[in-house]
Amino acid sequence: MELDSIDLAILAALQADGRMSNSALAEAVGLSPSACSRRLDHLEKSGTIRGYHARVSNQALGYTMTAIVHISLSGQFQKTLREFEEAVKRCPNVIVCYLMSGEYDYILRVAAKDLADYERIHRDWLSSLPHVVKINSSFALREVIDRPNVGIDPALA
Amino acid sequence: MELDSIDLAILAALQADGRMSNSALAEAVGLSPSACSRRLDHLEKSGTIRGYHARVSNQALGYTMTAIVHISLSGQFQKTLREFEEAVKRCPNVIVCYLMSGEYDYILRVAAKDLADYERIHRDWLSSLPHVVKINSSFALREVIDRPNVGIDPALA
DNA sequence: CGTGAAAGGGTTCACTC
DNA sequence: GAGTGAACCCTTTCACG
Repeated sequence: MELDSIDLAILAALQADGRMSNSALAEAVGLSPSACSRRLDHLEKSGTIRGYHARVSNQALGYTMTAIVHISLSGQFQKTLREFEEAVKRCPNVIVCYLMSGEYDYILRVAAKDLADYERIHRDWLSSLPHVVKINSSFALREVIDRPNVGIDPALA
Repeated sequence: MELDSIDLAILAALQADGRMSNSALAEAVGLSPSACSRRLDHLEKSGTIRGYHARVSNQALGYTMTAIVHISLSGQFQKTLREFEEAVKRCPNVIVCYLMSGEYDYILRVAAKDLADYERIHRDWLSSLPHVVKINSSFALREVIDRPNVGIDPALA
């Protein structure tokens, strides 16, 4: 979909405040509420906006640990990858999972409450995933940046 | 902050739909609108809810590439870390950055439009960050999981 | 925490340019 | 595509039980 500068301004505003009302949004981007509502409709239906989410403090939920897990499988056959991915999707502690190029096949971000919780997750989920031959866990000491999205260049919006 | 099962239900509902109205939320969790509004106020002011954000398709913005970058610095002195972090925060393409235990000091998730864009980011931002002695980039072939948050156990809510 | 009411906004039309 | 105006619906915020 083609995005003009008003669309980008709408996206930037809703990235910053996803609960902004349509009328406030309209004012922020310099449109009437009806025109703004029509634009927003397009952005949502075209999939440009994938959803709206409250960002909940992991800390408040008791998830104080973040692990980065590198995983290698025994081969890169379609069937192997598919079976692994179906299984990993069932683990609620896995927040992010990418299929990668390079030394490891997958990289995961895993949320755990504490070290004992991570040990459980490692045992019951990660090392029992199908086709896994190598797991390498490391732990985040501190979160330096965690943006909800790639930013929108203010020069374009 | 102590969270009871109604609080968790509110968080789960707003994770799923951050634009849900207060009255819809109240109905979803079985409260009156006024009581629900009071709870929500607490959750926001206590920092349990860190914000509301539209999730914008990186694809639609032209960011088709995701790189995972491992970085080592020349030492772990406070000053070294601080200077690195201040610099990395200025790069808009860095979506996530963790200070890590283990082989590398930092792990970054970087969004780029294409390989040429990544080359530019690598040259102008990453390799010119202060104190960097080792950079290892790998690229995501596919996004398997990308949840906005750690999920809330439905059994508790 | 729930109720109910008041006041103020928000959304969504049809219509016009 | 954009703006206007009006109808309708909803939200927020009280005081009170």
